Amino acid sequence: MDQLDRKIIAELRQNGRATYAELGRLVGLSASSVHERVGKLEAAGVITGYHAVVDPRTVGLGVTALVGIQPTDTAADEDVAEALGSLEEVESCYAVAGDEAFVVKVRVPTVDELEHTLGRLRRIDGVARTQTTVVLSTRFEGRPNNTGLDRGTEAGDGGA
Amino acid sequence: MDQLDRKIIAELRQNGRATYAELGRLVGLSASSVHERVGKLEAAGVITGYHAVVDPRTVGLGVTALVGIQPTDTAADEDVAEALGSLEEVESCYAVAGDEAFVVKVRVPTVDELEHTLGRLRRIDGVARTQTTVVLSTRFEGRPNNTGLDRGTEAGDGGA
DNA sequence: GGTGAAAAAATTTAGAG
DNA sequence: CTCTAAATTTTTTCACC
Repeated sequence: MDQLDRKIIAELRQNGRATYAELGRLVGLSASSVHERVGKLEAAGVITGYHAVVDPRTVGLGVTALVGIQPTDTAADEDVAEALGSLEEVESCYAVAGDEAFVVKVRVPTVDELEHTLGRLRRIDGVARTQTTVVLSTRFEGRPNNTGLDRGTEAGDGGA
Repeated sequence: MDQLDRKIIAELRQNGRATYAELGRLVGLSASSVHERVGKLEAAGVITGYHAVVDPRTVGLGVTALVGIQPTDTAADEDVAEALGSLEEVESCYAVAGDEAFVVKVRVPTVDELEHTLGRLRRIDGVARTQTTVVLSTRFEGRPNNTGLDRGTEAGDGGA
């Protein structure tokens, strides 16, 4: 993974549909070289996928909540995690430090549906308690934060 | 937004680099029709972007934390939200119900850097307290959860 | 690693039902 | 809104450095 890879990745994070030709112009390589590099990055698990991002509201998912999952003393985290993953309304799942074992993000159409989902979460074997924080608004989400991905080429001074 | 749009969206959420030709085959339209539909979905703000997803660890972002932001009594939420957005390590920001005004997800290279970031968060004007939950592992994240996007086509009979 | 060329495929625009 | 057709661009392979 060199600077060129990093630049390619940075661009693909912003524009997942950038063409190899565009990327090549950006980094100064031929389209075929970029093609090969991207293939290797995918194979190496650096790039794990490409996704269109949809405004959840436009698609009938107006209600978001963050739910802390407190397991029973005897529960196996792996089993709980797997059960959480089996619920489609659970969009993300993090194992965390603190008195909750997991924090999950759920996305549902209505508060009614949220209630049902919380019921399902509580019925998971090994789940003792849930603690729910309702999201009132998503200010921003999944922003491509800088990681050194797009630094380095212009280390000396601010870009542009 | 009809069934065809929903099917196109569902596919693009899974594979953001699907070609219009592929999508056309999937839904039974020509590539140019799909092209036009997707353009309209983008213009309407339904599809907000396309992004490559990168394994954060491979890119020097090994530490994730969820941070609750408790504002001072007099703070204007908008100002706080804007300040949160100005920090690049803040990847997502949710306004929430409960005694915290916001929950943010931060991603940084090291725990050292997390300490610095928390300092920056606390120094934001209008921020009274932060409460940090360190993420031990991300089980899954940003999963395309089902929304009715890919339902419906097969309600009465097979879509194919 | 990289290139450039060539064939296949896809994108994109335009015109028309 | 959909299509087909045509021009452009990209993808993908391959021989070669």
